[in-house]
Amino acid sequence: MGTPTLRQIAMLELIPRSPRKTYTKEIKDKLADRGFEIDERSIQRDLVALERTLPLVCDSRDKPYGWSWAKSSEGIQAPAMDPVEALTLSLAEQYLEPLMPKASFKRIGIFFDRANAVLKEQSPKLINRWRQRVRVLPEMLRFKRPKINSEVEQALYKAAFEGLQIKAMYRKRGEIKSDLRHIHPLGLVMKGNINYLICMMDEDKAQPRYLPLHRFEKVEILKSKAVEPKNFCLDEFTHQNNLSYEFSKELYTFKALFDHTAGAHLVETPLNGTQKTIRKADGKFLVTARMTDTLQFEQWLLSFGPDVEVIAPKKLRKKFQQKISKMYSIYK
Amino acid sequence: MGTPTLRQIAMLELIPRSPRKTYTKEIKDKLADRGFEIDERSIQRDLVALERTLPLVCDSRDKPYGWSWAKSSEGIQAPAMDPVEALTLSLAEQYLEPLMPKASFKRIGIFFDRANAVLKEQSPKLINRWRQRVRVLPEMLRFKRPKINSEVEQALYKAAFEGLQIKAMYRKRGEIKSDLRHIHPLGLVMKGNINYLICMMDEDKAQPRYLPLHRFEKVEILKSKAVEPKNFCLDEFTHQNNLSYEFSKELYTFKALFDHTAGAHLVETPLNGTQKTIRKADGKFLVTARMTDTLQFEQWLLSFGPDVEVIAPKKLRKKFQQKISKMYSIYK
DNA sequence: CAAACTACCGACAAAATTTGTCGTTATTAG
DNA sequence: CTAATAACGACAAATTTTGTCGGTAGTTTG
Repeated sequence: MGTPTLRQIAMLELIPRSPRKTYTKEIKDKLADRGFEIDERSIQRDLVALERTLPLVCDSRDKPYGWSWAKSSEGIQAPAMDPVEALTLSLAEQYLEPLMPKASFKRIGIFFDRANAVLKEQSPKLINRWRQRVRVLPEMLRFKRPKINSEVEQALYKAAFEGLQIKAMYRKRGEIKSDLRHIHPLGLVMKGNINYLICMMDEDKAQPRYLPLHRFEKVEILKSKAVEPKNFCLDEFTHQNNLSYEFSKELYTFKALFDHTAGAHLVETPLNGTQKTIRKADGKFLVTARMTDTLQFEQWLLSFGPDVEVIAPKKLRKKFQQKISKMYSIYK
Repeated sequence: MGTPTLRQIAMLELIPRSPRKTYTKEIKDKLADRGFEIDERSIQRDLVALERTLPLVCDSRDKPYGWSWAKSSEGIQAPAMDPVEALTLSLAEQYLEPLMPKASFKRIGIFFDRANAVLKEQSPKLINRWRQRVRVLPEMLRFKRPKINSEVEQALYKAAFEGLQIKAMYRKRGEIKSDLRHIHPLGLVMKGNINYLICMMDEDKAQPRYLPLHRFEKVEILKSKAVEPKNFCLDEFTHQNNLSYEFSKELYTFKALFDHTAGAHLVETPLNGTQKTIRKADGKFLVTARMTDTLQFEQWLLSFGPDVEVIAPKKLRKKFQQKISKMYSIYK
């Protein structure tokens, strides 16, 4: 006998948000684990007492009553969120909103709601100001996000997380109709706007493939565990399938002449730690760095157009010459 | 007299995390606001009682004792985080880590810690699996982040948030020594790895400027409010200063011929809602869309090299021709 | 259809805790 | 030194908590 407050707090921490629920028995056991020996009757009484004030709901349709926190209630949060934390979360929200899978983002909306509530309470004027005064600008073009049914999305996440087989309707690229497939999920890769399910199909022999989530139309999670090829390694897979854009893991020494503006930018945000920059008399910058061979890097260089001249490695310079002649002939 | 538990929970929600603190008087008042009329003595007793079990700390060096939650304590969190929520947060962490200002990211680390704790507890095996099986791949090259002192960073945020003037040591681009400046912060813009303080200096006349945070070396926040030009609008400013890369707000009709691979990708993640795609006999795609005139879009097109041919608008095609001739002559 | 079970709930009295009050003590400020 | 502030100890009365037990309602089982 002893500490009602602590026990009740512990109890509240055990109750999930609706629609999940918990039961007195379960609570009793878990409380016992945490050192609170109490009989069920008291738990019942506590629940009823707290329900009067807190947004708890009791599902009394079936007999072991099911207890949960109301759907979108804020619950209890201690310590108090301090304004800087709240601000940071509100900033994080701006970063995440365009990036994250929509279904996921909604799941954690309550955190951002709470942060915004704190801001509003603590400094209702400032929050408005902040919204007007802070922008997270896209670093690159923002494409439209492929449409995806969020139930399907959630189901695929769940299957990938728990490593369960699925049956799914999947639509091949370019096709309109979807086929029923039996799939063993292995992992997820999220790249820009597109998320891929890495998986094996029945017909595959030890060679996994990656399927964009938005081509799934229906998913049913099965009971049986997904079968994985032995020694499966996700990083290796993404590398082999060019999901990570790496041509090879090998490093080469890159050397190029950058125009004044582009070069000055590179001085402040170097490619990596190995970068060295020399300022030439004509204002141009000679940049040297050890780089991995990736498609992205090539594209990035290409996007500078005439503001950069690749010097080394020879192979890359040659590739550029070829590409540019081709372009030249197109527009000629 | 009545409900010790609810009152104590409310009290715990009022206590901030160290190093901020609160005092019995303050607690009494705030509790009274929430309908708990209680005398200070009881609050003292409650605090001491709870301190024995919860990670509360009491700073008893000065006389109104200051109470707070221990620095990195998890505090109380109800409802229980469900595994999907936890998973989502852990995913959000992966998205945010490379994007967010480091100082900010640390501030909310506790949220991710909690999520990871939940995952570990609920499914210690699965969490490992998840870590091995999910990757957020960078959509673009990742540059090194400019170094910045996190105290300076925090101070600048704070000043921008609260709209207070600052005195700061600022280093001009390319220079080694920094000068003392008197600055009126107006806002923040975060673009990729670089964050800018939008501000006015004393010598400026109604024309704000943007300064990268990493060039600040020391910041002192002053008491006086920042003076803002009237009708200041951040979006307008970023637009005018090419921070948002927009050449103009006007739309044009864009038309180009994309190579098979690039085109197929565009079908699934369209540029925007206006995009129309026609598949040509040779496998190429003719893509049409209404676009705003941005540098980013041009660079993006350029990065395809010979895999795209710009057709309209004429102006853009001409620009491409020019750029490409220039490139051609460089590598010739 | 009755018996066995389960889970909720009301009642009760003993035990324990909470609460307001008041006086004492320690420290700080004027 | 005096006044003021805040913490703290003590105490009795008020209130709450707790385990137990028996009743009831609904469900399952033989």
